[in-house]
Amino acid sequence: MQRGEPITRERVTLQTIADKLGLSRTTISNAYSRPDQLNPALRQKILATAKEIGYSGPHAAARSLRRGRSGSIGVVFTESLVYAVTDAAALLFLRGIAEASEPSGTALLLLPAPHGRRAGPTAVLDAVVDGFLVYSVAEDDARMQAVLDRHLPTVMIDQPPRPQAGFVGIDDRAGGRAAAEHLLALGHRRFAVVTFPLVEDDYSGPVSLERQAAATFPISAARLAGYADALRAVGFAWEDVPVYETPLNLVASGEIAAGILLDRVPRPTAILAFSDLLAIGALRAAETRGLRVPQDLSVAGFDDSPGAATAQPPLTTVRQPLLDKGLVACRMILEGWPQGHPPSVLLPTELIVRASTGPAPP
Amino acid sequence: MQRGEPITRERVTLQTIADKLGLSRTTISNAYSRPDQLNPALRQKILATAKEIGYSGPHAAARSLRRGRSGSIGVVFTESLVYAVTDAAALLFLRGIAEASEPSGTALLLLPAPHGRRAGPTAVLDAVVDGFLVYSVAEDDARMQAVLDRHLPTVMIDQPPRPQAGFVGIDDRAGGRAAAEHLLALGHRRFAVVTFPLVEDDYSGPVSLERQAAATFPISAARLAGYADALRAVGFAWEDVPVYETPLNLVASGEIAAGILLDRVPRPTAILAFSDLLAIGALRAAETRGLRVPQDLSVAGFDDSPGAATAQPPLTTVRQPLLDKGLVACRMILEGWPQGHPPSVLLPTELIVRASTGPAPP
DNA sequence: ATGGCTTACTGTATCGATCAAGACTTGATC
DNA sequence: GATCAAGTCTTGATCGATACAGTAAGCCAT
Repeated sequence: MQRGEPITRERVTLQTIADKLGLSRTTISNAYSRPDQLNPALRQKILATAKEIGYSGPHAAARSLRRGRSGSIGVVFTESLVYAVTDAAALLFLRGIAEASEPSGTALLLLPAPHGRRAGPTAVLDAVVDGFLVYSVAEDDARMQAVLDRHLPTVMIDQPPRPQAGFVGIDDRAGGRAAAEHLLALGHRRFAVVTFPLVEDDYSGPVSLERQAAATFPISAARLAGYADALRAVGFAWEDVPVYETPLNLVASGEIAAGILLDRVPRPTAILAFSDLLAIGALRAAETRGLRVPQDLSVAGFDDSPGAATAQPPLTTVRQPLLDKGLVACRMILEGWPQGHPPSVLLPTELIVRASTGPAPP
Repeated sequence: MQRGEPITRERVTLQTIADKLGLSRTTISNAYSRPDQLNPALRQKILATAKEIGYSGPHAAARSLRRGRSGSIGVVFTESLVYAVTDAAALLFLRGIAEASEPSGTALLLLPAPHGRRAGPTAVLDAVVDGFLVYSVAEDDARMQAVLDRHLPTVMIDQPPRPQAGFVGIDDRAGGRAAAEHLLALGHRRFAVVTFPLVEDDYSGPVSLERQAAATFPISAARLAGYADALRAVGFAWEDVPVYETPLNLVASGEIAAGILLDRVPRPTAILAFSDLLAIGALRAAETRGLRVPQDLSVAGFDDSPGAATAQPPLTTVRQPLLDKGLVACRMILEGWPQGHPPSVLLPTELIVRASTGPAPP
């Protein structure tokens, strides 16, 4: 990309106007940035001359350098930007950010992830921003390190808190517990769990207790712990519950995983899924096997993403406040943390009971 | 918002590292920006020292100033940013932009419109970007002038071309004409129109011919002209067609506007709406009044946005390639126009006939 | 007339890097 | 042994503005 300037025109700066009018650079600058500092008549004359010469106004980068602030916030998403502006959950989060940032006149810099997840950090390093919002980015993503290196105010959303950064998340453990308690109350005794990754090693398959204990994705660890809490509270053996891990959060992955779990003997009567997409996959697996939901099988999801209510049958799930996450995180960064310690907020979840769960079969 | 730096730490720049290691500023700079320009061993040493001291890496604004580019593109939307990340059409456009920009590692700066539409241009003036994409912003919006004043490469989408800016749009007039011709061919004679704003003044209500002529939103003017073309071509009096303007592109607005139009005597048999959302609102208004669509009333939308096909009944509409608009516009600005004249692209529209239109009632 | 206050403008230092050109080594080539 | 090229680092200029302190003039009150 090139400048649109005509080639014939000399570069025009504050100094150009100043020279032409026999004034100082500072006065021209004031005409733009501090109108109360000069005679209104002179100001008009300056602006008129500037327009005539074709001055573009104070250079944004120079201004930002000198002022030490830019009036914008960088946003880093898990996946590619294209995915982020497609995914309903990410968009709700983005909308929350916009609701908080717009009234303050702050712009949002959406950072690209050019080569899939392991994106080059260049764009993050070059981002002219006053802070970062980081949404569920893997710990070893190069962009993560780049963000931390910048030493700017940063808020992590749905990812492990860092001492130097703010944090906004949900109480995944409580959410998991709520889902499991609901199914227990319906009389279920034989559970199965479909998770997304516990450790970032692209493993796929049954999860041992050792692997559960070694989980590095905190969201996953918390949800599992929540399920376990509920079961143990009524004296059930969590260690007997089959857990199946899928590497991707896709309907197809959920279908495969749930299929394997449903083919076990004795068959589980309730499936706890880590997301609505995985849960919808489980519904498909059940349909394939001629199982009726919820008569033969209950399925509970997580997120209450837009597809949950319209699934067949509508999905019982744990709602998380996606919009609020963006809103709270953005406010947090706008307000800063003058007190010292970066703040940390856990937002509540809510169990939404729909038609995909019912009494355990006799 | 404040810097997250500990107060005790002195400001760290390239010079700090240079002094500590007895090297020159430039060498440290090269360690970051041109690794091939120095000994790899020295580079490692530099980076290690930088990390130890707590250097944040080259300052983005300073870098951008000196280099004369920022690696990001500013995006200005018609409405507020909050609206833009909510509206399906705007999002599709945004996705097109992302698809074009992401592979190049370019970031997107979404600019706010803080105080409603009459946004202060501050954010535009301070935007550290290499160019602007302007999506259907009113001619007299302060942000428009600000963008033009910046003299950066700019592409206008769905708004009047400017000699100095690129242009991407659709043939709104032809699209409007196609919708109206379709209804005429079905035998309709009594039309009504639901528009979104013609002039940026937050007016809501019936639209006079004078106001139509004074429309500053070119899209609106073109679509109205297209409807008028079709009607006049068969000898109909366009001036007798009631036109109702709503300030917001929302289902609820469409419902109100269509309700008022449907309560007229004689009742219109066909409603032409400026968007699918407004059209869906019209469907609701019809339902409320016990009117069957399409037997008693035909409704045609515009956009073919995601909800159109699943509306009840599925909506006849004018499809416009929203994603392509973003894609083409963004590519245009990334490639620039070295040849001189900024390019101009008109994308085609297509009438999609579904179940919301049918033969005029007898 | 003196001091104090306001208004209007100027001058210098500074924000933090990158660029272009130059200088000094070292090794290879004729 | 001189020349050249490549590799490595330095110097000085520059990107374009804003902050802060300072000066000069005008006005009012004492």
